[in-house]
Amino acid sequence: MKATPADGRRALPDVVADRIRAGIIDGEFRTGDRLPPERELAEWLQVNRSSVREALKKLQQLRLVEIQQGSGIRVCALEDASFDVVWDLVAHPGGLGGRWLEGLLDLREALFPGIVRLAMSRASPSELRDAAKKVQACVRGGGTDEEFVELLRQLQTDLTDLTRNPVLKIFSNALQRAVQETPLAQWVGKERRKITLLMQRIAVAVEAGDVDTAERATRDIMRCVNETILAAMARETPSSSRREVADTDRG
Amino acid sequence: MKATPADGRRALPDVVADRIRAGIIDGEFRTGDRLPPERELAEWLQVNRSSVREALKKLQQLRLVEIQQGSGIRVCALEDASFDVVWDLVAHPGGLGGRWLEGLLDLREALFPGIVRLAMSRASPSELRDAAKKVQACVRGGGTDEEFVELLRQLQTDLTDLTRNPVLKIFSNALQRAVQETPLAQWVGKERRKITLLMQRIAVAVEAGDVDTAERATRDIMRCVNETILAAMARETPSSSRREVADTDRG
DNA sequence: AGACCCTTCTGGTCCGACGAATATGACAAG
DNA sequence: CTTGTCATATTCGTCGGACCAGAAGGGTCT
Repeated sequence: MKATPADGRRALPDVVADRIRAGIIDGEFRTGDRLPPERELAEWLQVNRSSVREALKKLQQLRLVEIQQGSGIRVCALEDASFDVVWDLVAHPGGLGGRWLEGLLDLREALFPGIVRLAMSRASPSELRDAAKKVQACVRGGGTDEEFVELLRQLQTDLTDLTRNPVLKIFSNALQRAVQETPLAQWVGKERRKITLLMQRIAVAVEAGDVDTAERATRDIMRCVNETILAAMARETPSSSRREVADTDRG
Repeated sequence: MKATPADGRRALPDVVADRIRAGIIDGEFRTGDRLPPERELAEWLQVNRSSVREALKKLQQLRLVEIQQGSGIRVCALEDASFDVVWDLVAHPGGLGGRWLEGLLDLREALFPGIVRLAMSRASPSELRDAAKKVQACVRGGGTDEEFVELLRQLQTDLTDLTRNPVLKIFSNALQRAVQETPLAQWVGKERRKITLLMQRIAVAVEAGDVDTAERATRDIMRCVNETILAAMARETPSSSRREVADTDRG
């Protein structure tokens, strides 16, 4: 169980944190369990206590463990974790396969119609005109699928900006970072025509200030995109059990 | 600039992290700036390098800084930070007053109608009946304002659970934790009658499977709650708002 | 001017030590 | 037997120092 920088040249504490996190996610350590003391973990993983400490601090910030001086380290309930764990879960799904990505898509689907509504209620008429123009450009643009997805992303950013809400901005950016790590373009390309039609509906509704129609069209787009992605995922991982992600400890 | 455990007995690295984070939020360090080296910070703050290191790691995980061996520590753009910074920003607003809490309320308002829609599309008829029953109980319950808010919170949790989505669950829990740190009950109590009426609409719609009505009623509730909270905030912190609010002086 | 190397700066990791908070068990009083 | 108190062990928190590894800057050679 030696953890060396040879594990892809990643920082030692990150390797350790991943190892322990995997133990938590996969159920090796269960909610409420006490983790071994820092010194034991250090010896077990063959790294210095400092590195273990840093790793544990990371997990603590993710609210995956609770550290108390004199008492030890306890595993927390996953549902009470920081939202940041989701990024890790999507990247290294532990036993749940694509369930985490699926959940993330749900969140986008639930959120963006509301963001569009908010944006339209706050933007000035000229801003709405500009936004509608961008949507039209996005519809007409005949680039590659990657360029199309990039236009979609930019549109999402612009609409979020129109809400003038820094919190939504941060959240939207975080979501985009996570989703961008998936081969989205290749999946979305298939439904490009359908999406284009819906976007035209959005453009018209936005320019007319028709909030309800714009919201509904946004929802329809999210549904369409998500169904496409989920179908592609189901096609690519028929067994949905991917285990080879875990350890790479070579002796 | 001595940072001692006497600062409320909080862990030293947390004190240090807060200090540096404040420096970033308040603009003492600007995006792209290089922070002083760990050793300098340690001497400046009169703590060991380990503590500074831990603090910097925390800020790194929040994506407020970028650390590179040999190169140093650079301040990142706030809009690209982890969503977790929002909790800190709401707790210690840096120059923006209640803007961050306001943004958080927006996020809830944009998200929950979508969650209700998702829940209704996935829950079984019997689950929907149960949910409707709970809403009715919430409406009839004649407890204190605190109990009323607690019922609202529980309802929110139940609806989120109906989506069968662990990601939404985690996010919803995180949101609740953040909002619970505000004196919500005292604020919401004033509009309890209005909220109760809207909830009755939700109960009927949920039981009838009328997704659109339920979604709209949820949105209305969120608006009502948020407006109440914002009005209360404006009343309590008159200096943070440049707009003149013609309201009666404190009831 | 450009390529190369060496020095210096900076974060990364290791080690050993002691302080502080907590848990544990023994023990005495009721 | 139960309860409260206290000494002890366990465990995290902080410290100081040392050395390794990556990056930047400057100087030298071609």
